[in-house]
Amino acid sequence: MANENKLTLAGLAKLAGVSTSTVSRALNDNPLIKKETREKLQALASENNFSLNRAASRLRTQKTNVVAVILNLTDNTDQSISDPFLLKVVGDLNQALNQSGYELLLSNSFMATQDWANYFISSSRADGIIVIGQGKSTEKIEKVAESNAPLVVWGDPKAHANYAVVGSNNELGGYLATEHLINTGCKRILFLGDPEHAEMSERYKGYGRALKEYEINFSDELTLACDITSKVAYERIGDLILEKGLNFDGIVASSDMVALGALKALKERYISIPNDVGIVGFDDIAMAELFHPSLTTIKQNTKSAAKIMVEQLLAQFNGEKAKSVVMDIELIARNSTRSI
Amino acid sequence: MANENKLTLAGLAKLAGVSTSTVSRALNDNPLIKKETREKLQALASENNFSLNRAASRLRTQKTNVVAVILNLTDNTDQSISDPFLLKVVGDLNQALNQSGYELLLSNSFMATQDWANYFISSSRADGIIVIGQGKSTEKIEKVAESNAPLVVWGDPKAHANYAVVGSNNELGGYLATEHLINTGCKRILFLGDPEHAEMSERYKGYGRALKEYEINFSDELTLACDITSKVAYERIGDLILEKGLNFDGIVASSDMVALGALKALKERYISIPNDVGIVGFDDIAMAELFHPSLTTIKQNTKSAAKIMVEQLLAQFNGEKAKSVVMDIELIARNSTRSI
DNA sequence: CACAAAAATGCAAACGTTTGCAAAAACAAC
DNA sequence: GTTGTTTTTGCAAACGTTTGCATTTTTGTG
Repeated sequence: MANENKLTLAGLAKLAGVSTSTVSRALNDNPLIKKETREKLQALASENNFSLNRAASRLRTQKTNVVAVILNLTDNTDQSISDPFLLKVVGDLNQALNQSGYELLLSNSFMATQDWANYFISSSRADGIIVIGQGKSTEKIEKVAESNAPLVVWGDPKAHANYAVVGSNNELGGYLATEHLINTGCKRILFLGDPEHAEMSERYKGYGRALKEYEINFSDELTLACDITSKVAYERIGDLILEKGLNFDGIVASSDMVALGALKALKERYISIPNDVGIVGFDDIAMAELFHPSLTTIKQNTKSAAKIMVEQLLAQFNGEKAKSVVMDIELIARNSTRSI
Repeated sequence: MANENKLTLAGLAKLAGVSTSTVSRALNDNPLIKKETREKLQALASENNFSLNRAASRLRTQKTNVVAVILNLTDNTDQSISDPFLLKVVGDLNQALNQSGYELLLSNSFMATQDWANYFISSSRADGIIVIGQGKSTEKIEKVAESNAPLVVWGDPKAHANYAVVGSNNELGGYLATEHLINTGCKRILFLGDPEHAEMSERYKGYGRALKEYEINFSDELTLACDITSKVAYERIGDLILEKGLNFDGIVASSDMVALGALKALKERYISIPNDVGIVGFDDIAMAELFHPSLTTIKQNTKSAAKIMVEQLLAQFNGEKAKSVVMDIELIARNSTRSI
């Protein structure tokens, strides 16, 4: 290690012949300091490769300028952690946070098993927490909320929670997906997803509503509970066809990855998509249009979602109460469904 | 905010009727403190939801127990940031770091534009830096290395660098991919990737070596420079066929995502895979076996790579010099190539 | 029981910032 | 040149830990 004698604020002050207060203020662009002095000191700092010790300033200011982002994974499989949708959200959050001067401490529900608020906030590792995904159980999240730690959750905003949830209009998404299949001639539409999962259950509701409105009989055997991974979807669809034959002509998938799994299972059996079976995904991951056939899907706008989540978190830093926000979604029609 | 009067070490000490030194040592499991006392104090701490203020301990110990992970993206497109391979690496790193008691501060080359060593290390935001991807230019990385900051890079370990690089045997990977295509009867094999990119150029070398060893003529027009995104690959393949017709019967793709793009371009033209064209990818992302046809690919073992990267970083914390490490790779034969 | 050795605890000084308040310097008005 | 006002700087006390050293308590031994 080269840093035997790291330059400190005091050292820089001595170098410049002023007090530490002046340097501190100058580097923080405090207008109390004359503009020329400020600029001179800033120049001096960068000449000497000086940067403020964050541990010290965090201790002094009681603010970290760090936000903990927790991937709330439902299971610990490789599949589930490699959903590109997650990385997209994390990336967009990173950008939004940086733009507001915060950094991103990454964690996930398998690493941080303990009391999140305590671990991240009380310890002043971070100023706030963003949880990605409500998963099936929301206990840990609720515990954070009870502790009054600044918190925003990506999930289903309709689930009435005592914390701020930002997320897509999942019910509408499920509805639009189902409606689209109906409009393109599907009669027996399978819902493929986990109805116990917060967001998925809303999509499932939308699915149910569309069926009802279009007067299509709901049938229990057309609900296929399935984890949010491609592999599981692939297996479930395979099993279903083996057991009951091809008893459906449309699939509402709870995510693009799930749709991908289903797609493969069908293609292997030479079932034509979209002619024999239409498929609608959810998320619009970058890859969706690169599937073959390209995937009709419900697009979630992660970029603006990230921006809003950060806004809501910052609001809490200022003592305001954060609100849940419903993001608009949009159906992107591609080639995995027949054209209208 | 609920924390008007946060409990501090001193408070806890008073509560327990001992000195702060004792509590501090007890909570850090220091054997100087009698075992019973230690356990009693630990119990008291968790009863009172106490956790140590990390800002303070970082300041005092001059150690953050944080590692900055920088995604060194080549371009700022949505595509490039959503490569599932990246998330896999980040996830595995997160796990490996946590197991060694470190946390992961996430950043990327577009956010952290400045001097990385200065920004992360001197400021004591982190103890070390892991860079994922060498990209096309390595200036920023070299600057970190010169500053002697603890650093490990995921990239091509054969590129002789003045810093530790952990990565796959890319040359061998390129060789094996090409050899496999040759063995399954391909005569005109296209290399699809960016030969200027550190890792890809090694794969390209391996491609060249295989051609030579099997006495197949190398042809310039069978090298298709292409960014590491599906979309670009898709377009490039489309253009190529449009211009010159189907003048190849095998593709060595520089990543699975690139392979996916190529796959789509070919399928849209009803070119049969693997019969007309065989494709080999690189990475073995979770999705590879879910493509249709499932993708033959070169598997990179990210889990053990992550473990090794962390080991090498920790070695530097102890003043040791880190070494570059070459990871074994493995060809996974699936259905995008003919069987041997 | 005395004494030395070992084990357990406490004292107090850092670590490097920020910031309320006081002081000094610069300026303005007469 | 004095006074009052405004602008600019400096002093010194925190922030909450950790840790070398000193001190106290316990244990062991003759």
